[in-house]
Amino acid sequence: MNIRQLEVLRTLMSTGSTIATAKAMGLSQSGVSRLLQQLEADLSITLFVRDKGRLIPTPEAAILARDAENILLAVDRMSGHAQDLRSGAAGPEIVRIGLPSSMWENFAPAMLVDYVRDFPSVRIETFFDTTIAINKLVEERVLDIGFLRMEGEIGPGIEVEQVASGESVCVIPRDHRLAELAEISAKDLRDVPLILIGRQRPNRMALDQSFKQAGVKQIVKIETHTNSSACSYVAHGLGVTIISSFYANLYRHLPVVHRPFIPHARQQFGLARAAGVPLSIAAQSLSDALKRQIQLSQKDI
Amino acid sequence: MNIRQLEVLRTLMSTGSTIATAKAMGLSQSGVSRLLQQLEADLSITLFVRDKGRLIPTPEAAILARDAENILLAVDRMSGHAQDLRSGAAGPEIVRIGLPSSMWENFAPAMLVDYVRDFPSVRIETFFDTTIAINKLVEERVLDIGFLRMEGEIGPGIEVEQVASGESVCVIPRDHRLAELAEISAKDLRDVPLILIGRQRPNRMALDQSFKQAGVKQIVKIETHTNSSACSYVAHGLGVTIISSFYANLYRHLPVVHRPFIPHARQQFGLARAAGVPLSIAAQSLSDALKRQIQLSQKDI
DNA sequence: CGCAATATTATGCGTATTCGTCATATGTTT
DNA sequence: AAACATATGACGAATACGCATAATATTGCG
Repeated sequence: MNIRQLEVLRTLMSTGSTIATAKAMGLSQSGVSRLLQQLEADLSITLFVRDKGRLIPTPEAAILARDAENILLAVDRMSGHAQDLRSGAAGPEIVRIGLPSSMWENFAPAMLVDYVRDFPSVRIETFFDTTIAINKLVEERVLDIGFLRMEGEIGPGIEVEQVASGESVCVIPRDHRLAELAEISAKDLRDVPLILIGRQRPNRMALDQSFKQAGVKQIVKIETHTNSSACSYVAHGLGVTIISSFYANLYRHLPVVHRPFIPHARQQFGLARAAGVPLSIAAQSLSDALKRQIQLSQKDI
Repeated sequence: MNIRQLEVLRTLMSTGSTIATAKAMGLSQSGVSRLLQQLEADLSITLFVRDKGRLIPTPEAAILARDAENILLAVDRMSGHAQDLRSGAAGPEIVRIGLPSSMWENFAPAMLVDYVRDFPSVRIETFFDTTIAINKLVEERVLDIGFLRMEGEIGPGIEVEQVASGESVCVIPRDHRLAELAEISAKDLRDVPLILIGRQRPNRMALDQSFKQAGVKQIVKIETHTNSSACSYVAHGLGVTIISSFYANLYRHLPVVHRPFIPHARQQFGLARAAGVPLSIAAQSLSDALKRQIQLSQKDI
């Protein structure tokens, strides 16, 4: 599959004939015919019915033309960005830190209260995002430091220091029948509405696998991308979720309980920064402040 | 530009070397080297600095790798759809909605409680992100609907229905001296620590301009990207922030007050969806549930 | 109505370009 | 010195595409 083929699909859906498409794209008619054939072969899908010397789009073509349009839009966007970068578009020291969304409410401010006093001339920029995004932002040197979950490949451009750990727990509304159990496994969750995060990521795949092995079909009501929203949904009775105790501890004030999820799984959390880049004093101190606040947040009640 | 080049860029950003990339992609190292060169030539941008026999990504590479990732995701989606069409597979209907991060705690769950009951077979996927990201995700048809702030260019691929509005307010700790004022202007904020969001976006630039015209230097202590974190910083005494009353109303439970910020400015918020695409019944109902919850959230106490 | 003109798609054939590998040169790090 | 890294010359295979043409369908005109 290539971009030219997608352009043909898009234009053909619009013009209705290979000749008009060829003219619009500055190709020959036979070139268009071939590109269409190649795309159909690549996808193993008939996109146009050949009827009386005419091309009639199939329903499949309509669906996939949307996807093709999405790809071409993304390509245009990238070209536009490259153009911007070619044509080219400083201040107080800014220290940038990435944290999971779950940490904005109390964790981040508590971390910053003393820090701001100690570093009055430093401007802080906070990003609340997913582990994947933070990983990337650190790697790309957008962030000086980032707190993230250590899983899968970290990449050579990042150094991570482990600063916390957790275990998988099932977060349950306080008044739910499952709250009476000492621990939860997949079979306890048969027919229970689930709120799950991290689709297609290693830990989620392991979780999906444990359900499969227990022969339990997941009833996923909500897919979301932050631990915080998952906990909030649980607190509102929308279902139960399975996340790391590290995050669950940040939400102790909600009317939920958490129970170890079987099979046991542990998670490691680390502080990431770009490899080979020494932190400034301000950034290092923010890093230290983060570590202190983490210890506070994970203390037993 | 072709898809293989983009895969190289993506993998190279991840692995850091042409050899590892070649291995991961099943190519030769020289093939990778060439594809990278071709991409650089096609874009007329240096993506990697060649330093001591190593490839060091430029800031430009970081930006464009994101674009490349979007393209490749769209390609994967198309391939997945083709696969589904070939095998005739279908799954539960998934409705995807994008909301600002500020809405995860109480707004989103409240919105979903009744909805989940009414649509038991629908799976919901929630994304909490910035207006910019939501705009993009709707445009790319990743999201069915997205709640966003209407500002600047919306784009030809999106239809937006206005569903809420707000005015600029200054959010102040309840025990702060500024809380006694009926309204706040830039000159009231001389030497006051500021927590600001939305750097380089139109509304932020207007705010920066009002400070400049008042001859007041901004003492920005914290830059952040979500209204929620800004309000939380304010509640912890880290400074004051200027945001839309729409968001401030979501944080009434914090020990803060808000006062109109002079010069008056209003913001519009809308519900976005891809142009020309009719919503499914499930998506339309979720859209209606969102509107209802918005009205509830903006009621006067 | 019949026929010529026009429109449409697909395919044979040939040429130019692109893609990718092998082999190798050069430089850096362990 | 060995291992690791990137770039490039040379070459062959594969791909992209145009010209010319065949086959079929539709339209316009006498």
